[in-house]
Amino acid sequence: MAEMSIDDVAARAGVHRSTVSRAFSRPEAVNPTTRQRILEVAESLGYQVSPLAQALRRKTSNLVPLIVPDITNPFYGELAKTMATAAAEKGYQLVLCVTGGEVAQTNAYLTALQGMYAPFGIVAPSTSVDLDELRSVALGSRVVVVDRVDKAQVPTVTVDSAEGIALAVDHLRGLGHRRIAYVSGISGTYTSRDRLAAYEGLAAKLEIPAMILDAGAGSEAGERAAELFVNTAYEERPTAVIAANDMVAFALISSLGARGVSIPDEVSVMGFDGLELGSRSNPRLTTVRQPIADMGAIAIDLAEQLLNDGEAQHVVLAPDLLIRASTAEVPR
Amino acid sequence: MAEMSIDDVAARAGVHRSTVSRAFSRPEAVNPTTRQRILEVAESLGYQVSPLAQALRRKTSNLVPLIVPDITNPFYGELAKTMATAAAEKGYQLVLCVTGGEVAQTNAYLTALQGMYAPFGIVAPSTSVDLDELRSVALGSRVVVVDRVDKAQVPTVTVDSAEGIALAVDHLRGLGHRRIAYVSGISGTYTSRDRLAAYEGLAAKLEIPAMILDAGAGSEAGERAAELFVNTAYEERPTAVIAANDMVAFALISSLGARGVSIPDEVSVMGFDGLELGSRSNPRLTTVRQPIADMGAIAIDLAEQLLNDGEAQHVVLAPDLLIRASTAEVPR
DNA sequence: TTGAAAGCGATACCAG
DNA sequence: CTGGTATCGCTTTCAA
Repeated sequence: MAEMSIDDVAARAGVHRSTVSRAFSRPEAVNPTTRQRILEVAESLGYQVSPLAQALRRKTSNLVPLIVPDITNPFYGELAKTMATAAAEKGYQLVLCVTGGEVAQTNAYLTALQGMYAPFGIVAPSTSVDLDELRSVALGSRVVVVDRVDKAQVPTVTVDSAEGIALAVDHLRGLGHRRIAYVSGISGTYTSRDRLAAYEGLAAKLEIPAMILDAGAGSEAGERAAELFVNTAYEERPTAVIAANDMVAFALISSLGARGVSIPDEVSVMGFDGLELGSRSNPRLTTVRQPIADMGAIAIDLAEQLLNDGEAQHVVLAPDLLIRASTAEVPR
Repeated sequence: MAEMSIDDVAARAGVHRSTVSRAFSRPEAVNPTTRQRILEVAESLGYQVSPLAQALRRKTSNLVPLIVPDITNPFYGELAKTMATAAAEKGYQLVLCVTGGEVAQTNAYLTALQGMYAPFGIVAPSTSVDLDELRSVALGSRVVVVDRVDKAQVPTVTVDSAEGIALAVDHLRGLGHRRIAYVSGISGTYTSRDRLAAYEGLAAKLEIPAMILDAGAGSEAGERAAELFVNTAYEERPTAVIAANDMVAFALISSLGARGVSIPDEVSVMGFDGLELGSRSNPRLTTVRQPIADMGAIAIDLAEQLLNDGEAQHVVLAPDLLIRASTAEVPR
């Protein structure tokens, strides 16, 4: 099945290429009979329009870059999945770009895809990406940002951190907890910063002590927090801890477990994200769920709106609670 | 910064487009002085060759599709990550395609990327993909398969299941275990089939009873196996179980935990994959590690060899053991 | 070493 | 409604 071009179809159908072109891109502008014939010929020849040639001529393609720092993190995996679906429904092809958190990579991908006439891009920024710098690179002004606080002139979709933290704290207080600590993830991440601020604000408001077990990135955060926990006198230990995100919660539980601390008997642990994985952890993770699927679809919508109206909207979604097995009544 | 074309550079540098083209693609074929000037002009103009136009003309691009059933699964996430790196090092752009395990999707992606002149593709096939059918679609004959048994005429890179299972069983027997069960994952998956066969073969050889807690896909497998476990009389229960892959192991541990079974005190559990995540689980997962990073790099190499020599090589890699905390001496 | 010209596969505007 | 023509941005003989 050699590659068929538009001219092959045209010849076989006895019409001009431009007619074939129309038969595909503006069907109503061509005589039904002719169109029918063209379509049949195309079908029988196994013809497909060349997206490359099409993009070159139209100066716009259906390639949409999704830029994430680390696809190994299930959060981005879930995001990518829903995004791919949402994109496909609108005829876009998602191109996943993994940056390792490096700004240079982000920019490189953006310019590369600009060169491929990507109509817009979605970025789930890591710590270091500066939104304003983003705008300076090609395609940078046609980007929507996911999971990151707004402020900038770029459309964003995020989840309400304050609401999420409030949900978590309420749940915990309902179980009798009063000493509720917080473990931050990568401290430079905007969402974790945001969530941390929400926690501090709420603690102040409720007049409960803010206990922050801050730490480095990834599993280290959990490790260090666990260390701190066991080195704290019994009566001063928090009875519950909220992790900045599910992955940190997993790491924390793991480290706590390795030190013989049992969850939720000795301490309750909550996450934030609502990863599918939380239903397969030990114990199953109680967490604040972000509506990841909605985020994906909305991001695509926002992008299209940006193209049409030039409007940079900010959508902030409401999280909800996923109560599973990592939280329990405060031990007495 | 409007888009600059090759002609803009040519005009500004006072040469013909063809010379500019050469300056980039065959630098040695152009006068050093001229080249220097062209490069400077290009630089100052912010010119970049259009990959689209280039691909259209050359009939080959640098886009490489990686086709996975489910990017939510960290195994594919890790694969994608190493693959992206390996690809980038050779100047390719990885395009991640998520199929949800559907053959139609796989074929659709393959043809779409064929249309973009992808030089080859990498597929991590789900259950249902038929390698021979694969070859019939466009690009299908320039595909390398990862994590799937060979047989077919397609290059493959896999890990030695028998060796992996042997590693696991040895480890467990060394800890005194004799009743070692096996939990299969999605039973249609080739690797899990392969691993299951390896387990059965080894059990027969060692004359230990083969206890197969087979079950459905994903978390159900763990759930059902756990159910079966607790419904078995104490003295007949396996003292250790090997899961077809890490995700099944996590699910199993989770379900066992939910039923009050403690690991590794009451039963040892091993995984197979060596996911990073296993170091953050509770307890940390003892597992057979696949050299995922190598698999990525090798897959790209195999693809390039396939293009050059037309040779479809099969590489099978050796797994190793990652001893963490989910296995312990048999309780007595 | 460089320039000229043809063409990759499509689209879009202009006539008819 | 259909055909002709120019063009998107680049590569690649072929001559000079």
